[in-house]
Amino acid sequence: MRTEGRAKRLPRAVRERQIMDAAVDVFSRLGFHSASMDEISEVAGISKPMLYAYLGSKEELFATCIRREATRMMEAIATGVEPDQEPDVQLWSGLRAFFGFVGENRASWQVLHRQASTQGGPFAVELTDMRGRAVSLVAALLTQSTKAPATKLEAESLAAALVGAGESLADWWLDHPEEPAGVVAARLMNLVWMGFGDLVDGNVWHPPSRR
Amino acid sequence: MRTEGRAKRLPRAVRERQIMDAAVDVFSRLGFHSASMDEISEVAGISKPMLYAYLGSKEELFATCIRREATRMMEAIATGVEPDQEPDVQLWSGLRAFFGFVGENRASWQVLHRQASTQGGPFAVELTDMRGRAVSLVAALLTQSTKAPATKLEAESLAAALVGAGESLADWWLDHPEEPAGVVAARLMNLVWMGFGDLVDGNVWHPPSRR
DNA sequence: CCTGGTACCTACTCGCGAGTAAGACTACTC
DNA sequence: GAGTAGTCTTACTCGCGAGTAGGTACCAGG
Repeated sequence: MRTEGRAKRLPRAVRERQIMDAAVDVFSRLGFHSASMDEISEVAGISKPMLYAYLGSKEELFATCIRREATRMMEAIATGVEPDQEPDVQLWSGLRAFFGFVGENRASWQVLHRQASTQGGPFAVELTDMRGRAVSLVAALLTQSTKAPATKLEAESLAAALVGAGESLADWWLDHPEEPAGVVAARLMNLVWMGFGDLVDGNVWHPPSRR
Repeated sequence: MRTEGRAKRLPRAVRERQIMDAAVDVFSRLGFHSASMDEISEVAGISKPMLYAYLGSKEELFATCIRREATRMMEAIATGVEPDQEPDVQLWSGLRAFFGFVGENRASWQVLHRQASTQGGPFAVELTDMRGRAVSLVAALLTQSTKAPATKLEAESLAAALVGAGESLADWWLDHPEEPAGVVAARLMNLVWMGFGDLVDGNVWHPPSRR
């Protein structure tokens, strides 16, 4: 709603946060290429040279956005999971934390999933890295809990599929926001833990009774 | 390998196919924004005005590419599935057809999945449409086969998750091409039909014995 | 050999957006 | 109140790429 005039003087750290917030917003709406530095600076309420002085080039800025949002998300998930519980409970906690985060951070999710995965730029590294961490996490969970001997490749590919299912369901959820996070998470949990085979027969998974 | 000179005169229909092939190739490698009409015309072996005369603007061209590749893929899947078999067999056939197609049409898949899903342009319609058809297909399969009463929303979201898992696994596969299509398809089949719960216990799904 | 129509080209225009030069305004310090 | 360090701006340059104007080669049929 600011129209014109000089921006109020603010310490660098504060400005940088504002700019990052604006950048995530714009990138999430328009994608990397279509987002212009002019628009980001406008949304942030400052002029373009400030942008360059503080955050560097457009690619650097984007990479920084991804790193920040990825970290926030991974932390949200990690704090939701307790590592010495049963595998299914761990998975359940992770899923709930994931959908909880997405629900409260639509823009972050858009940047992370839709935008970053596309371009083969230098920032793809950041994204691939985060996704890799997520996949490894799930793969480890699976490997550790399975009794049947499973190859590394097998666990990894299953984890990739699961992560993809989560991403896709999160996207679907953006178009059906009336559903609560817990319900969506529970559905995915049932799919990947019970499988269609059981669901078709009416067998569902439910969390262990409280306490 | 053509360096210069006038291109050989060819009937319009043939040229259009050549151009489309070139466009799919370039779009798949660079994405919509980074791909330039200059490069596409160069790869196609003709000059830019021809491109515009035949296929219209860049956006129209891209939309046309998506439509063509989407149709090819949906047909490949449809011909692989026989609609009055058991649900699990139908799903299995569909998955095999899908991974078979992706394996033999990397470029098409890149265009369809990575590139098209990103941009919010007018072509997003084409993509959303195809994805929607795939989701409906799976949702119908699920609804029809389940005994427990399931809401439309529930079936649709599960289908979305499954489709997403397939997409994600296909992407993972691009980075691990040494695995045969059937193995990858079987893994996903096991995940979504049996679920982790069963897999952890060593129960696997396998196709009904041949004949 | 002319007349048209279709394939095809070179050589532009023109806007958009990344990045910058050069300076102006504010605030703190001694 | 003069120096100086950090914040912030206006007003550019400049390349890239979408889209086009205005042709040239080639092949009919008359």
